[in-house]
Amino acid sequence: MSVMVDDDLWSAVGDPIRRRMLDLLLNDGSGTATSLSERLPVTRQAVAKHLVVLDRVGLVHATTAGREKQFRVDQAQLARAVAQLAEVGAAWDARLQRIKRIAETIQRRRGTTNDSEKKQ
Amino acid sequence: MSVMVDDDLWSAVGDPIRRRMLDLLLNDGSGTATSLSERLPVTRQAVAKHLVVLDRVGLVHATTAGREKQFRVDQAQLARAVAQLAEVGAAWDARLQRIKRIAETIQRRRGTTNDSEKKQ
DNA sequence: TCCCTCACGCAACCAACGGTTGCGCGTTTC
DNA sequence: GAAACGCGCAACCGTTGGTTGCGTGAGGGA
Repeated sequence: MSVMVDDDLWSAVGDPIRRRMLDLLLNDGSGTATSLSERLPVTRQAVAKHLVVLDRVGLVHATTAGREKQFRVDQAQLARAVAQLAEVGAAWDARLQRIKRIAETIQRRRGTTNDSEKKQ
Repeated sequence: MSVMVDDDLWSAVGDPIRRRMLDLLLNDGSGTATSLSERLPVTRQAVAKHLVVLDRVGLVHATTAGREKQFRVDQAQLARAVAQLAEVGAAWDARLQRIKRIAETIQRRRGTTNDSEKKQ
């Protein structure tokens, strides 16, 4: 019960801005704090802070070239994060289905023809 | 691209304490702020605040009985949240696999026998 | 070469959030 | 009726996501 989750990794992808950043980086292959901030509703500095967070949990890596600092996604680590999402989702899903089955069984045992709880 | 997500709903299940609360409520069927706080590493007041958040996004509903306030999970809404987790996970997963396939194709086209990037 | 621009990092500041303690109020219960 | 219980409200604190402002080092023309 209660799937084990790396809270740092989870909370890293928990932020909507960070998810959009990962989206952009995956689409473009790489990007800088400045280039990302141009396509996001926050300032460069805010983006830079998020990049620090993502870098700290290993979801992105940076390579400095001259005055630019290019970031790109670490696919392996993102795969791990995705796996955790799937894990939690699957655990809850299974439990919900179990509860639903039990509820239906009870209804059936009562011989009820009440159809007020068909789908969700 | 960039799966649509209800940010309020997502951030509601984003908090680790709130996930554990949902776990407990699902297991027990229902619970009060006090009963939950006894099994969590935070105070009753903190739990109460989280319950407000969960209630606001419709993940739980409360029924007051005397001096007690029983909370229980709204399965339908939780199912929606789970679906969103799955959606985001699937979107990223597909994108990662696409990137991986492209990378492998390039390697193959080069006739490379370099096995330094087999599995992650 | 010199200067201007660009990308970045650092610092200060602010609002929101998660958490705590303390207190008051209504409901049970003995 | 009084004690005990469950809850809500308010004040306070640290962290986090966001902003503005400024300094600095790398590039790219005149």
